[in-house]
Amino acid sequence: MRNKRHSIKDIAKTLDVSPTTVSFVLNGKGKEKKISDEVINRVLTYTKSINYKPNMLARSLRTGRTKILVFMVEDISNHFFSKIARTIEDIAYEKGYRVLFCSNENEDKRSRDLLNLFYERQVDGFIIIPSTGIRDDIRELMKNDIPVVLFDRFFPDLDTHYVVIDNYDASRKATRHLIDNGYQNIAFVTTDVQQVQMLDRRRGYTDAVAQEGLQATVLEIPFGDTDSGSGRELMRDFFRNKELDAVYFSTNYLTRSGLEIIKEIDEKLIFQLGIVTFDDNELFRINTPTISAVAQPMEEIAQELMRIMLHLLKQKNSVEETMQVTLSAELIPRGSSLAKVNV
Amino acid sequence: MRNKRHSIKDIAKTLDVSPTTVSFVLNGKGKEKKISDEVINRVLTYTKSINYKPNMLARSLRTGRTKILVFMVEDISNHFFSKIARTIEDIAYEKGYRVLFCSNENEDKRSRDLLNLFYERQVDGFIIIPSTGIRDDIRELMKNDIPVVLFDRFFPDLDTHYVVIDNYDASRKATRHLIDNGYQNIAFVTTDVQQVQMLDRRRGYTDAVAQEGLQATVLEIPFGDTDSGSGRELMRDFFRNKELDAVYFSTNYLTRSGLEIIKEIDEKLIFQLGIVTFDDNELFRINTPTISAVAQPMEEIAQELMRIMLHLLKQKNSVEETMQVTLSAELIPRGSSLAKVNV
DNA sequence: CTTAAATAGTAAATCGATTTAGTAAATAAT
DNA sequence: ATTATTTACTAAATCGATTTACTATTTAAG
Repeated sequence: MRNKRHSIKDIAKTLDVSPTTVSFVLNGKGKEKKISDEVINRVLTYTKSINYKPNMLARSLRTGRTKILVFMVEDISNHFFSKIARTIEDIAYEKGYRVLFCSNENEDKRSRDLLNLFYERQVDGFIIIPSTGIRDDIRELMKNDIPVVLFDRFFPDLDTHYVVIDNYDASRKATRHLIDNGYQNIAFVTTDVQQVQMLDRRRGYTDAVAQEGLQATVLEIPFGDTDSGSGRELMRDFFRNKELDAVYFSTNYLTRSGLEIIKEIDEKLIFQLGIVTFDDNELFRINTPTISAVAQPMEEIAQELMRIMLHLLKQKNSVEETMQVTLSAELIPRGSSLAKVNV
Repeated sequence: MRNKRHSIKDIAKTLDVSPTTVSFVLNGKGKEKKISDEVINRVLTYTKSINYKPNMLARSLRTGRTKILVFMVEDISNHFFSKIARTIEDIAYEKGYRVLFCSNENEDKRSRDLLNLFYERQVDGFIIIPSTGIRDDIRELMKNDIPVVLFDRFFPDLDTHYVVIDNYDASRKATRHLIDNGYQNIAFVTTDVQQVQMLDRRRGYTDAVAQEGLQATVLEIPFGDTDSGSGRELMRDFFRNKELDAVYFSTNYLTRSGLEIIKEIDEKLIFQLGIVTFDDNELFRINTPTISAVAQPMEEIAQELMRIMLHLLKQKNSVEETMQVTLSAELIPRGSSLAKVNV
């Protein structure tokens, strides 16, 4: 009745060979270790017949490698993150690594819990979008020689490997695009989170408008309030009361609710405003009107992340230079932000 | 420079006590095992000072328990699933279990890969929405005495623990609701996936209309095509060409695209049709008009799942009866499906 | 015919914790 | 003064794999 998990020792006993032999065969080292074809076959046939699955805990304990990577983002259901996740998973899979995904929901406690959980379980590496307060936890990981690569943002005062995009430049181009198309009163809607990537986007915007002598109008939505009442109220008031002819959203979830609100205020308003958003999304391509977007090179980001990670996984404990990559994002102009229509 | 992970042996050596002692103290068994307060303190202070984190692989290998549960659904970004995930995580956390989430995207291969990955790593239990073809893999797990609880759907010919809702009854009530409000040409939009829960919903619908002598009109969208072109085309044609006064969607992602398409066809159409959807969602509460929905008792589902899981985790290898729970879902009537307005 | 090399394996240590079955010394009971 | 008990620990086995360092036998070389 009982159906215990099989171990190499059990297998060795039934086949009347040593555990060593079984291990060699199962690891494909049979030939190399001069095990006879007959024994190789017996082991292979038997283990297949009982559907033997090795105990990875034991293997990892011995080898020191779990062949597991962790990919931690703010919210795995966000299109931008899940797209990157997919590419990473594919690359990792080919190299024999599995990837576990998790969301920290931009909470430090959750981030810390997750880092701990996986650190204790000896995962081989972390690819992380860090929440603001976990700088020290990241440093701790690095001190313990665990490969860590950050992306989307980083800590200016911590020397880490990372992959980011040039947010300042992209933001500047996006703003310029609106200006070049005749918009004069361009608002910037962003979150109140003080993270490099957001600050850079903001600077890109303010510098671009300042250069043309235009006024900067910034609306900060408290993080997490985007979909709830208070954030929506803020936006509603903002769009109603300010004299705007264009809006530039700093991130895709703000755009999502922003568009809804603009439509609510006045069905026609959305056709009159110049609109640009950070982070592209199918939604913006099929929306009426289509929305211009700053598209991050997701494929490339994923590839760079894995390039660095695999490199780190290879050379255990070498204290070499940190690898910091800045990619550039592309503006995809679409209907909403093209030449201003004067009403 | 090197910063090796600390082991209990290292700690024992530095403190000049035995590994046994360190282990006892760290597991809070110091008092019970008559370790002196002085030693207890030394161990605790030192381990804290070096920020010691136990190697869970080693612990799990020894104890046979990883204290990890796996929660596998179709798509973790779906609101219905992620809500349940959250509740499960909270209950599990309190009992000392961590939960890993993953999406199988309703693909058998992916399901299998994930089950294998976690089985090999000795997780303690699985809570699963199974994709169609993994019946045998589930059975394999059960044969190996791994606690498995299914939900949302199950295999009629496999005796498993599960928690589902009474889809037939809920679907019947939803259809009756439309009928009672004067709708006569009620369409049912569903997927082509042949799974119990979907078939039950369908039967609930067909039985309800049949009872009133009304005609059943069913549209099947190929799974996965919901958001892509072909699925949308199907729906568009359907809504355009059929003489309908009401639509009942069998699942929330169908509703999502369905609503978009209805709006696309004619802005007013959405106010004229009676609409009911399976699976509630904030979206339906704030949509204009608000949409009636069959709401599954998510909190209760999560609690039942964990009640069963914790029960299974407690009594290792007892071959008792399977626990099968059927909860009932509630219809939340909202604007869209109330008394038919004759135009 | 002897020695070297190749073949076909195996014994035992190891990874880092837990846990059972001890032991030596101090204290209490008789 | 002797035995029993309690205190305060520790040695060693164990979980299931991997891996290093052997050994015994057969074949090949000189």
